[in-house]
Amino acid sequence: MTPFAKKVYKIVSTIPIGETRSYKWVAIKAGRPNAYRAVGSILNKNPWPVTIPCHRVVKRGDDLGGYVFGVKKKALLLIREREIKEFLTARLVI
DNA sequence: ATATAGCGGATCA
DNA sequence: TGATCCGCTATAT
Repeated sequence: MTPFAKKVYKIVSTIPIGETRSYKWVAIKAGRPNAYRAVGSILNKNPWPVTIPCHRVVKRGDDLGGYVFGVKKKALLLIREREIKEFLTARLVI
């Protein structure tokens, strides 16, 4: 566990539900704009596969990139997160 | 210490 | 779109 990895995990876990960021974005936030490849490397072998929302980190644009459990699951997860976000956002009116 | 792989990204044809 | 290089970390040898 390197300091860079720690930063990556922290940053990734701050990404809001239903939103996505690019690997490059994370790399920049982690202080290594050119280490975007490393971000994937780290996320791939992350110690907390479910706790860390690595599915919110995408390649770029509409390209999801890769995912341990398959890109399809990644896409589904993102869709579900968008749904649950609406659910959580809904106001409860008396 | 060196080599290789990996959930990326940019460039070139 | 496909081929190719770049750059960084983790892991294997």
